[in-house]
Amino acid sequence: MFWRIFMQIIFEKGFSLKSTIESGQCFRFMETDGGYNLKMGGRSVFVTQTGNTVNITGSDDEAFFENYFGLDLDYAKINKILSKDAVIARAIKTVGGIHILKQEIFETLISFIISQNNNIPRIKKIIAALCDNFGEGSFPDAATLARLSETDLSVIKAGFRAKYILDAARKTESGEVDIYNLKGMDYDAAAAELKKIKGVGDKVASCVLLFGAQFYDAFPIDVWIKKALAHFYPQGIELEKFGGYAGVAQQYLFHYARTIGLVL
DNA sequence: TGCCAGGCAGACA
DNA sequence: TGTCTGCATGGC
Repeated sequence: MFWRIFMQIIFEKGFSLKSTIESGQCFRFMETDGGYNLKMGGRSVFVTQTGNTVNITGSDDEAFFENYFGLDLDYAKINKILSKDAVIARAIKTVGGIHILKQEIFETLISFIISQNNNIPRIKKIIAALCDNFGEGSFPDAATLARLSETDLSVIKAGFRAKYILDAARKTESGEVDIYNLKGMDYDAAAAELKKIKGVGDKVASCVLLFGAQFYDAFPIDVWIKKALAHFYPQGIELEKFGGYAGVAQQYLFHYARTIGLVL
């Protein structure tokens, strides 16, 4: 006989665990057995969705997951604002239910450094190797990575990004870059702080601020968003109309463009 | 087999 | 200030 830690969290109508996890904002969930596996804090967590309920096996830390999945935000209200835009309304109809996850800031920083000029399956592979080799399955901390050399890191096959990972870890560990107080800064100051790190430019900084520091007005522009903007908004897009949630609109645009296989 | 990927740094005009 | 090119590696 065994006992499993188990809990359930009720979401608003329309929430989609699948859209949230598979929309390219996080890279450590592994799809398996009708749900998703995630290793965190040395523990394996299994997440599924039934109706409006998310079932979590392997953790009883309700407060953590309510925060992680952004339950403090009124997404029904946000989607209503975003749906005033016809393209985003269509995206919500097609791949609806996306929440912006509140991810740990150092993990988000390293993940999006790895994402540059890369594809999602390979990003996941590199991050999994990073966790397996240096974090006992969980995401390694800055102090651990700061001690490594490029040769040490070569096992994860991050390529030219290895030196960027080390620079980020070392500047985080030394305090030269204060990634833990970004929320107290305005957007430009926070982005400038992140861009002190080699390998962090406008796009990576905006992803880190959106997915790791709750700057919901951040609007990362990558190749897919460029395609989507050229296709759907040839006259240009007014981000102000999204009422401070342009980042949520961006995530819909990104996931929608990929889902329909948008080509130019 | 070749193009491309949730970009960026460095060189150059 | 803006444009161009090389970068490691592997998915498709």
